[in-house]
Amino acid sequence: MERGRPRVFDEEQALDAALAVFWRNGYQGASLAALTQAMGVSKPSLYTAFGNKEQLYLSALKRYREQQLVKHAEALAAEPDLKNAMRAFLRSVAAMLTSPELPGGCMVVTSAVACDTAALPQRVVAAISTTVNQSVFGLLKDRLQTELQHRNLPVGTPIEQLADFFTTIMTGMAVMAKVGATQERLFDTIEHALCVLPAASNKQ
Amino acid sequence: MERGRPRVFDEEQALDAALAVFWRNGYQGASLAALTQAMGVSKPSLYTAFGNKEQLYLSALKRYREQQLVKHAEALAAEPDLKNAMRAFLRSVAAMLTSPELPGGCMVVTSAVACDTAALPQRVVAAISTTVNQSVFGLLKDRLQTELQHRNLPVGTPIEQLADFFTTIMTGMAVMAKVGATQERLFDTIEHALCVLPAASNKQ
DNA sequence: TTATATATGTACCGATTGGTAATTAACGTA
DNA sequence: TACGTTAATTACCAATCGGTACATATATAA
Repeated sequence: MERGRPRVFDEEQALDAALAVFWRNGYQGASLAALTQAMGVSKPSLYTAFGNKEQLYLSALKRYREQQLVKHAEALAAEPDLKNAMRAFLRSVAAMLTSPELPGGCMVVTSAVACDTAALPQRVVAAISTTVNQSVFGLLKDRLQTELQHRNLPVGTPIEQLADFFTTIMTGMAVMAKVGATQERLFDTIEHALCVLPAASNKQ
Repeated sequence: MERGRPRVFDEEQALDAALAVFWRNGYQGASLAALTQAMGVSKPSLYTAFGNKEQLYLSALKRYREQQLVKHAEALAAEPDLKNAMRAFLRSVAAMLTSPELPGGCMVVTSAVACDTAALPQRVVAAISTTVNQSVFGLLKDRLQTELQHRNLPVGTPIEQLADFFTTIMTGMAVMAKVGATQERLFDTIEHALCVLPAASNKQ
């Protein structure tokens, strides 16, 4: 069994609370006072359990990937038709961005844009960059590549440019949600964005 | 003539320096230490000349509109064809977002996304919101409305949705630029975005 | 010269930032 | 019971945050 005095708080629950604060306020905007209050944990307990603010952020970002971004990836993979898959992915993102039960916007975009990246710890910058490249751009690029190989896209289709375009749509929606856009408006934007793709066999 | 001891610094020059700091770091991320250092002005001089941090930001935002956003509006207005006008507008924005001589990204988007808006002064939030709605969304909507009235767009074209779409593209490009996207990649994204419009009479 | 008005430099304010030292409390094990 | 281990509490740290009091310097107006 474990040796010393047992924890009085649930570690995952506290991490979820920290995630919410980082999600809403970004890395710099999340103060230790706000974090400890939301987590219901004193500062020394936070440091023994999670290291420091930087490591806590990285843990929260990992949880954000596992809890949120994975859902969008699954929505993309579940649809066999490319256009429907893109629609499902973007709608999954839009629903997260505007859910009243969530902090609003995208944690990664918020942290990435918040300030001069020189003011953030290098590992935080690297983790954010990796998340964007793998969980959004890379994800879409891989799907487009597969479709191209299956001859579902015209030969010579600029895969990376398309992935860039949809990544831009996603990050733009994150900003729009942060300034108050509704899910309906994001859904309309998605339909316009899907125009760049060849028509789908089955629709909606 | 003016009565007391004259200023030893140029007010507009100092404001430009402050603008650069706010542009790069957002409202909260710009500390008074960084501002005074960049402006070459002591703290008391800053307060006598510009009020406080909040008023300095509002002055810098006004200058940002006059110096930067107006250029994009002019690029839009200069092109008679809608698609070319949209291309010119978005390229003007993309050039600003990626210019090595500028702080990078969009000052408004950076400030809007930086943190919980509840942590910003109300007037700052209002000024940011107004700028987005007037200098981007409203600007595009008005142009689209004019084109519709001139029968250059099909009757029933959803003007507001299109304006929303292009506003999302713009804010998305601001994020992509902030995380390192090049002007060329933004230009490619723009061409894809323009696909939602009817074909132009003259191209490029 | 004197008075008035504005700007500057220094030095400081209370509050908040991220982060800890030291003490006490609660557990399993010997 | 006594020991070793770990967690919680309190109180504190230097550094930085936005903002200012105060004395001094420099101009115009009387």
